[in-house]
Amino acid sequence: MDGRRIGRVVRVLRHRLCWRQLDLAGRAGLSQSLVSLIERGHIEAVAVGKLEAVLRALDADLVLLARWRGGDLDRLLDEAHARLVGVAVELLTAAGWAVEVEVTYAVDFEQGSIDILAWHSGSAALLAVEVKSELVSVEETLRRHDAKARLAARIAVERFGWRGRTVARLLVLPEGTTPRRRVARHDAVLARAYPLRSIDARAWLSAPTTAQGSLVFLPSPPSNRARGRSGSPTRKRVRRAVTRSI
DNA sequence: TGATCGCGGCAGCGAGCAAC
DNA sequence: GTTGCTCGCTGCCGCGATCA
Repeated sequence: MDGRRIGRVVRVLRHRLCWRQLDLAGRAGLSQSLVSLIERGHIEAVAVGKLEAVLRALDADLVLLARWRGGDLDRLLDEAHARLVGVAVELLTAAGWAVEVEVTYAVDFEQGSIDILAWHSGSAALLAVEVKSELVSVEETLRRHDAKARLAARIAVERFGWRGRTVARLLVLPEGTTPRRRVARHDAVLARAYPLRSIDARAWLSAPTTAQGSLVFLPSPPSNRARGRSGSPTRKRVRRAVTRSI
């Protein structure tokens, strides 16, 4: 994102409308200082949401594009996802499931891939597993997971000969404060799709008699690159020294 | 009219911790 | 292992003052 270019765009569009910075600030719900900051290209100090508000007020759109060493960024993003998939596969196989990873499909007008398609022969149960290294949009996740679960039975028969009596859903998220907070924030919606959590979910995996929706948090092992590196950006909490009065 | 600066309030985050 | 809370840190942003 080129801050100077965005600043110039904001200024040109504002001038086109014959507005002062104060006018634009009022319409975007921000302060004049912030508009000035943006127009001078110092967008590193401005929240993306505020930038969007300014551009919306000018009837323009903000498009973000992240780049890093060409294709390496995709590899990096996949890495976190792949690690989580690995942990989920271990959990499922330990619970007696046969698994297939990254099952691609093109059925009717729908195409995509199921992160993990699992089969429990003892219960004739199918499981469509969605692995999210980051829960960005709850609605989008639910919509896509639902679509995959709908197609899972058909794909399982055609590709692997698994004839499931039931098709369940499992959402896998990384262990951590942020994912847990995000889930808590959208619990009303998520609880409908994934009523089983933590211990209950793990118990269900061992005996999947009914088609249930489950959600589990799994620890994602650190990558080889990040492991043991000094000067990692991880924040360390510094405890304030406790002074005791006698 | 716009740019710049300092100050302070607030929210969000990661991490630690205790209870269960 | 899970959950809920607190703590400390950081960044965002409004506000007022000042200057060109």
